[in-house]
Amino acid sequence: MKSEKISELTTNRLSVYLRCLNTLAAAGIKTVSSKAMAEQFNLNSAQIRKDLAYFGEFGVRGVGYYVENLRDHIIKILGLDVAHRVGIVGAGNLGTALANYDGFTTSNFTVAALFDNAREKIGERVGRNQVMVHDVRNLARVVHDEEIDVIVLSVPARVAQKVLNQVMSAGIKAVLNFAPARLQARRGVKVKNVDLTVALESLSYSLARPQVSTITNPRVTHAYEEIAQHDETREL
Amino acid sequence: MKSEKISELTTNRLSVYLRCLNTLAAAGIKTVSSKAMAEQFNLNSAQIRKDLAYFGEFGVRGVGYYVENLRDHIIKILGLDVAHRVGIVGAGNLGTALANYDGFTTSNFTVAALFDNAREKIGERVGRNQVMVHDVRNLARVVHDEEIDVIVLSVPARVAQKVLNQVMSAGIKAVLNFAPARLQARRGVKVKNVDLTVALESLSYSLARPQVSTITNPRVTHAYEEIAQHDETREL
DNA sequence: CTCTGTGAAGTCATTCACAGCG
DNA sequence: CGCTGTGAATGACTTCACAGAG
Repeated sequence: MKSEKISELTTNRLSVYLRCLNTLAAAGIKTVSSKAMAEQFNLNSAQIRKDLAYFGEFGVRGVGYYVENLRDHIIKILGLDVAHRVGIVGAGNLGTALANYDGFTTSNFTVAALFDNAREKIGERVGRNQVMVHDVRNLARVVHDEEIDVIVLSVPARVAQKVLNQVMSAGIKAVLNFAPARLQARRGVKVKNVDLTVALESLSYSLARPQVSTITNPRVTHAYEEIAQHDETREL
Repeated sequence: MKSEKISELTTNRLSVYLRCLNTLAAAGIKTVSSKAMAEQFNLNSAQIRKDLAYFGEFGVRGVGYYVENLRDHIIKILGLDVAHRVGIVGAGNLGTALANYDGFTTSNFTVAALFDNAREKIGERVGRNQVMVHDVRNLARVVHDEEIDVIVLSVPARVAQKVLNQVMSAGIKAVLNFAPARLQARRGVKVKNVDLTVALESLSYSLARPQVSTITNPRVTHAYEEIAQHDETREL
């Protein structure tokens, strides 16, 4: 257990490990070694051990890790033991799709509000979960009233920075940005970007230059991946 | 100009540079130095030069790069000069939202088909673009008929691997996966993952452990980011 | 004897810093 | 001069390999 600062690659992988453990727990498996887990989910066992060791000594030598126990530890580490409330700015196609997304629930996130500036959308309740669409001008108030601590941006790129500024002024410290825009955040505010354009264009590159050996198990970078999910009911 | 193999981080950044250049071109700017571009879009100038130098000597010493010229080069490099046709498997919330996504167009991608297994969806045309929903069992045929070369997976995690296998059997070499699952691809097939769960849980970590200096400009990893987009009409 | 936790080594990516072209 | 292209330096991340705990 060191007290170095933790890289984002590590926290991304912790999320992956959590999924793996959920899968194992669902299969009734009580204990797992880093090697077994690495093989099953194609990860690297040393990396698993190292990532975990940043936060404590959770394993038992000669045995491995207790699945439930490690799962609980990772939930704590990632702060998933406390409920998070999400606001989505931009009630377009993607925004409303996200408002219906069940995957949030599993990680202790609830979509509490949508925001838009289109008169005809404001005041409506949308989707299965009947989330209310608020006027984006009331963002700060609703964030406060609804105790929202995470904002998802699904707005056009040209307004993304302006909206982010408003979001930061409302005291939000965590933002998931879907707008294809390089945003400037003030320090203390974490912005994670999910950029479809970059993903697609990079795929296009791989089509343009077929490599003999396109790697099968890419590094778990950029916030992603897994082999099987415990929550199988989710539908995107 | 070397002939090393190019890292995915580099191709992701090329996509970002392309956006920047589009912005500059739209502003009527003819020529730009790596330093100016780095400052405007908060990138590192040495990295821009190095990334570009993998593919050729596009710059002019003492001047910089010609915006239009460099733009065209990157389009070629990324293979965006040839049209791509996209099939989306999973006509749920996210799948249909993506079918309506205008951002595809800018990068020379067209959504040619949706696939699902739900009887009531098959045969329908959905969204603004009236994309036809096909029976997923006919995937190979439709991929061939519609000349689809990129598949987007927006299916539940438990079926993602099975669907991917089918997709690979149909000869697809490029896949964008939204399912929270660690997929195994055969070599020569490129799978890019976009995992909302990982992104959110990693955000949760940053809320749980507020750093004094949460970094403002994270490395452009994991397929993302930008400051201003030339195509401002897109609505998610 | 198994498997963790971890220094040390190895690999890959970013940034520096400058020779030399225009 | 200014700015590119690039080796060399630095830094970050991953993997190896093993001492030692259980």
